[in-house]
Amino acid sequence: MIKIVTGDARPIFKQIVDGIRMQIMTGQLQVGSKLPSVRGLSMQLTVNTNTVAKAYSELLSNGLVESRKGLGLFVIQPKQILSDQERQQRLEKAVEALIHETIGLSFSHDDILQMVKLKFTDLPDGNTD
Amino acid sequence: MIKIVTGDARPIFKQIVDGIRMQIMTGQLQVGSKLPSVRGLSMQLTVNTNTVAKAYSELLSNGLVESRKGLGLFVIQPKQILSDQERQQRLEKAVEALIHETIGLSFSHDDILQMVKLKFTDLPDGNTD
Amino acid sequence: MIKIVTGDARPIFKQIVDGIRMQIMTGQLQVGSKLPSVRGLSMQLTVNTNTVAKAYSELLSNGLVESRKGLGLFVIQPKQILSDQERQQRLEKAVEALIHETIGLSFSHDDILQMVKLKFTDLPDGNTD
Amino acid sequence: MIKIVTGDARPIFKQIVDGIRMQIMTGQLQVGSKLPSVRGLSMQLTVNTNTVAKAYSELLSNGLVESRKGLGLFVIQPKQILSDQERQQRLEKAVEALIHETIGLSFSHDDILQMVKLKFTDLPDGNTD
DNA sequence: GTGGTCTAGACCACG
DNA sequence: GTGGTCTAGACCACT
Repeated sequence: MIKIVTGDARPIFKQIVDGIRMQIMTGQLQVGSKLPSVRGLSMQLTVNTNTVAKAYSELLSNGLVESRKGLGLFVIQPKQILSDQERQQRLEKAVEALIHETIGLSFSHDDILQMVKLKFTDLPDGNTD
Repeated sequence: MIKIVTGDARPIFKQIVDGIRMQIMTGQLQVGSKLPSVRGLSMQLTVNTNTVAKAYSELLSNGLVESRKGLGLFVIQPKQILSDQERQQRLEKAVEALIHETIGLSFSHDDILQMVKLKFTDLPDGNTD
Repeated sequence: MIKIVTGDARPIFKQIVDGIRMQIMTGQLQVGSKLPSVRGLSMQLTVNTNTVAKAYSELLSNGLVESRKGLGLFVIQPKQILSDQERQQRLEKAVEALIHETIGLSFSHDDILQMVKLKFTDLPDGNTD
Repeated sequence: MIKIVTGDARPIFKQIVDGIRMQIMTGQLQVGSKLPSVRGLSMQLTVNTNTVAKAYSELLSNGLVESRKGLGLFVIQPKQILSDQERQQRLEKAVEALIHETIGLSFSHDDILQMVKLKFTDLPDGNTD
């Protein structure tokens, strides 16, 4: 179940994208299963239909789902779209963003590392190939 | 030396804030030293003066610098302006943002942790009181 | 209703901040309610939109409102953003400012205290947690 | 002895004005005594001579000192320059400023009142006529 | 010279 | 429609 948080830094459509991606990672949405309809999900989350549509188009262009005309969107076997170099760069950017956000908070490196470990423990490991 | 990157996700004024904050943390700007003037820095970065002024006002409200009227902004002994609760919340948000950005890149938790460690090793430890 | 006074010592954006803060404290703006739009308020006060935007960004960083993208700013349950030490320091500064302004007016301490009591009686008490 | 505080909200010339006014109120500077020279005081406080000159001109126009040509500035018997109405208005303004500064700090009225009492106890009472 | 405030007008992402 | 950012250019108080 996706939760929309009003105080979140991410825009709503991004929260939806991340939420569905998470459901795919954790197996709650398996390959071949159908996403809720745009209208259905927008009502469930009480957000604008345009917002859900935008999220879905993002999932499409990310290659996580495919559109079957007249039937809806379906989760597909994820293609590795990004190059290793691109993935590496994104990881670096993300960690640098973490630095930017935390540098003024006067936490020790260890404080931050512990928090990273803590928050990641509940998540499935990405590299299970 | 601060570099403004137009392709950066951060707005320009935030890049300036982060750049100066970094210079303060790394000791390039010591307590008591004067920041470059608004007009001077804006010319150097070829950015509008208002943009620099906005960055400076952020540093001011963060308690990293103080304004001496008619003279400029000066680095001060950093004050603990935020409550512990607020600091903790911001740390959590920042780490959650890292998760959102890295999920789907199929990195293992260990990959990510190693990158965090790597990027942080060059920085001075925040909690050196 | 906020009134902008051109002869006021406070800059316009501060008058807006104080005005809205007052409306929040007195319950005229309840938690969950929406602030007037930047453009709307700027027209009503015949002030530039940037000025209102600056006031709103201050309220945002004070933790009194949150931004819901595309919808506007909404009053939230106030957070304790500042450390106790910082709050205490600001209180002291504010009282010292009162002293500086009233010294030389040859009021007795009691005159001043009575005025403080009088002006505060109409306001809700801050510490009602 | 006047102390210039760089982090003070008041501009330096105002700190000097207030400092001298305080010395007059507490009797450290008696009627008939001479103020330090502009150059002397500016060196002692390590501030610009223009700044001291500005402070002195303020004291002159406030009727607290008079200029004896070629000799310097001397403290005089204070004339009541302000009308009662004007004094009352200034007191109100000052208290309202206190409200504006403290309203977001979530102190109880009593906290604030206690701080006012505390800070005033060290000062001589204005209304000793 | 310094920062601080304000206006006017523009563009962007989000819903 | 919403807020957020940026530019250009102006005026002010302070040193």
